[in-house]
Amino acid sequence: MSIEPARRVRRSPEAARENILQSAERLLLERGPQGLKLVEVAQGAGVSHATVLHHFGSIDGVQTALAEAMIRQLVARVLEAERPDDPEAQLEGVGQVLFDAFESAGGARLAAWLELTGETRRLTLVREAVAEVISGPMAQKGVDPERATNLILVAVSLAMGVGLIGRSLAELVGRPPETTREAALAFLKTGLAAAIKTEGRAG
Amino acid sequence: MSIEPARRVRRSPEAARENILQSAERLLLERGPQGLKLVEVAQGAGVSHATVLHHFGSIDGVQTALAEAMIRQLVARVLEAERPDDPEAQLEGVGQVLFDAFESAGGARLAAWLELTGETRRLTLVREAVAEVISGPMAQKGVDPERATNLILVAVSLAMGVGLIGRSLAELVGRPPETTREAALAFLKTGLAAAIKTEGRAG
DNA sequence: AGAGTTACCGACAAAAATGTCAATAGAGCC
DNA sequence: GGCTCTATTGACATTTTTGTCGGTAACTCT
Repeated sequence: MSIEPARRVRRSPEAARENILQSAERLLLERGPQGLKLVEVAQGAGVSHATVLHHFGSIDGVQTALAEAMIRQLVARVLEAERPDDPEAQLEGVGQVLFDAFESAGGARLAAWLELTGETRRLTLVREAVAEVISGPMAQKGVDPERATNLILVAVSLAMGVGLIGRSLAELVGRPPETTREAALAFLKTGLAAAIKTEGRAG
Repeated sequence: MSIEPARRVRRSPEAARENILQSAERLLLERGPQGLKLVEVAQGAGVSHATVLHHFGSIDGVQTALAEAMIRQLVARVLEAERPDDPEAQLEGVGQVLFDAFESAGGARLAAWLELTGETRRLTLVREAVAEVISGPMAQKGVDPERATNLILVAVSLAMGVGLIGRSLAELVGRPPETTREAALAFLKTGLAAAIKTEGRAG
């Protein structure tokens, strides 16, 4: 019985990177920032750690690439809120999608990680997304840009907070985990409606 | 010229721990979770890394102690919102203090760190604080506990989000950094007022 | 089939981070 | 002064993590 080397899987560079990044993302989300070790990432991706290095150069390379990829995802998801169906449903929808974006796939955790790591530079993507929303659906409703911006800032912050600690918080006070999200959603909805109606008289 | 050993500073155990924790906190806040290394903590505290081990046993010990200390601070600050002066000012005050608590001294960053690290267990402190607020100032205003809880969940989440990414967000869209906070505060205030007035008819 | 390209890996090397230990030096007490 | 207690430390040891390198194997093209 000779020990024969394990059969290799050979991927395209893109597929390889993608595969590795997925493993990294999983690790980041379930083990936290400190859990992002070279060997673990490699293991999770089913490759040797040398391979990871081959594709990303260094562990920092992995971090950077991961951050960029996750931001891209997040922004994409948020922008889905932009479907201008009917104005009423949309008011509801904006909140829904926004909250989803930050809650699912660890959007909030990503954002938190970026903040904590100080990786807040490459966020041009985000700025563009915000600009798009302001000049798009918001403008349609006749909300002036200044106020629209404020609303967005608040909504995103709220989504961030809910996505990050919403579930823990709720459980902490003995409520089902979705409680925070639902409460926040209702709060946001009435708040938005009020703000849009009030439009015209200055704050 | 003989090299004489540097003069030692000898502290009480409590002072020593305190000193080390301050260094750790500083590091956590400005370098992020990954920056919490034994030697760096020691250096920042002006002691050898062996000393850190002596007092905390391990690097995990440092983390745990730090988390606990910071939570204690955070809760203490939040509870300052509880001064029941006059009802009106308090409505304003709650928001102010809450936001301060999460913004200053990296309260939000701490919470984010805890979430990311999965250190969400030892939060009995937080639960007690929340309970206190619910049965205290909220009850005084005649807000029923269920709804009060929801409001708190939302407010805290919002404070969390604002504290963590508020400034970056605002700058990202070309506004002064305090914009998010102010907008959120206003939003929260009107929302709270509305919610309290509506009290009585079910949602 | 043969040749070229390169993703992939194992083994090794280097660096970084954590932890151990015996000895030293402040501080209080007699 | 001499004694005790222990916070402190440098030097060493171990473990973890990151990075290098030469060769191998999968795939494509001719």
